[in-house]
Amino acid sequence: VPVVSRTISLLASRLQRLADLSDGEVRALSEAATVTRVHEPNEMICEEGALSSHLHILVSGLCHRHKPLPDGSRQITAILLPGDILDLSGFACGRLDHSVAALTRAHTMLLPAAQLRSLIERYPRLGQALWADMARELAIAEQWMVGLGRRTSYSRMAHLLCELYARLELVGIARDHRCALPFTQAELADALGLSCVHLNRTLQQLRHDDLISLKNGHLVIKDWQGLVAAGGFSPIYLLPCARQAAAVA
Amino acid sequence: VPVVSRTISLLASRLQRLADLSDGEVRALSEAATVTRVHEPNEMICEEGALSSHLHILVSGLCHRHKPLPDGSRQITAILLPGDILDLSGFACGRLDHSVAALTRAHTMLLPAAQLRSLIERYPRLGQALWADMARELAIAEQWMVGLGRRTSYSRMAHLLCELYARLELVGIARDHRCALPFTQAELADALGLSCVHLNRTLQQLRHDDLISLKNGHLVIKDWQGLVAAGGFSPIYLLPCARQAAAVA
DNA sequence: CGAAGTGTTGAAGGGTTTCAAGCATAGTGG
DNA sequence: CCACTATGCTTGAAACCCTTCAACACTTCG
Repeated sequence: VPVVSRTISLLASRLQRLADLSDGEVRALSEAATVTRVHEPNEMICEEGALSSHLHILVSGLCHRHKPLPDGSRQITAILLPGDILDLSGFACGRLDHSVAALTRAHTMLLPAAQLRSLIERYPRLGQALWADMARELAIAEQWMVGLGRRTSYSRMAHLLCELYARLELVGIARDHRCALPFTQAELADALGLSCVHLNRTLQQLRHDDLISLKNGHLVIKDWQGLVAAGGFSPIYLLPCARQAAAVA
Repeated sequence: VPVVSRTISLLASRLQRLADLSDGEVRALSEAATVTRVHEPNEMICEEGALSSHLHILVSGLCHRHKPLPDGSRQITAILLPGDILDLSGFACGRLDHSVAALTRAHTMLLPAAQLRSLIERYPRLGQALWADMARELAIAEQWMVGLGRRTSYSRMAHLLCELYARLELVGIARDHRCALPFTQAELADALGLSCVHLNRTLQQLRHDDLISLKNGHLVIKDWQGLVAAGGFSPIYLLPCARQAAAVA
């Protein structure tokens, strides 16, 4: 399937930039992940606390990590795009402490954990790359904490849209400041720590200020500079930095 | 210095639980980190964007990671205790994208990055352990996101106190539901995304409900069960899980 | 003693949530 | 083809949480 090989090359190119992988290492990784699975919207892909024997690589569609609360509400803690690994932290520490669910219809590839472990043993660079990828996840999480704690709902929303567009562009799904963004307003609200109603009003304000247009799951950023300024967005934290890592070593 | 060896053994025992390290591996790590440094309160230890050639291991005192905002406010994204590595993500991906500062007078040990790299090459388990430690950081960050996004200030505060006490107990600094907690209310506010004034009132409410007492930098948890319930706290995410990781491998 | 930093309190204002209702669209079955 | 339902988006109004501004008390320290 062409989509699959394209995705694996997405992941591979990111890892390559992260840790200077050779072609052999990339090929080994892409050969290890073979089985593909389809998930319907809102389907649970990884259960919290589960001890999975396979890693999931997202091929197409969107997923999110979230934590439910006793009162029925929930917080989305990450949004995952094609090329992302859904349950890397579960692999790293042996236990996954959040659930991962599909936002849209999604395709994943399975990578046997045991096989990945032996691959890493053979190619230590691969382990470094995956570790660096997790550092990127942490950097994104830090930005979310800043937003949730200290940014206005308006600014927070702008920042999230910047981040999502930048990441989508990096994986080649978006360009010209347009992209598919098939979120429910309730889902956006759960990501931003807002109520559904207030998110709607904030969105209208962004539209009114002519920064974006968002309808039918399609986002158009009319004023990128304006949106960046509103969100206080700076894309450095999303970019890999292999050379610097190499310089240290 | 006895404090130093105690700390290294703290870190070592955590890593050991994380990835089943042998004594030789632990000894190699502790021999690599030798130089000690002292930092005064509010001193910057790691600068954002810096490309440091050394990792910092916290020996004594408390530190925090934070991100400043253009309007002068800031968000604290992590609190670091003895035995924690201050700039692990900088090592993993080659660039640190947050500043680390001392909260109290603090001692750190320096670990040359190049040396650690070669150590990891020789002892792959060590790399796994550090990677797992970073997964723990991510798990903590996720809990903070949930709190900042969806929990009441009251509940959020309770959760943070539970987390800090649990972590302090794990490194042997706290017991009997008492510990030193030398935070300024302004610092707690910056960690919880609250204003200074509101934090003060929330704290009073916790005191009024007889859950805690906190003065002069000393915390006493009068009703642990009550505090856990108020914060919706569950300590699983703080505990290492080597056996499960091993089971997968 | 004065200065600076920290903790505390009151009151006003604004940002958000909640509740409630109305509207649009798409899918379903009669 | 048309109710009919379900889901998601939108809007209004009241209540509440939280911030801001301001002032004061307490402590430490030079």
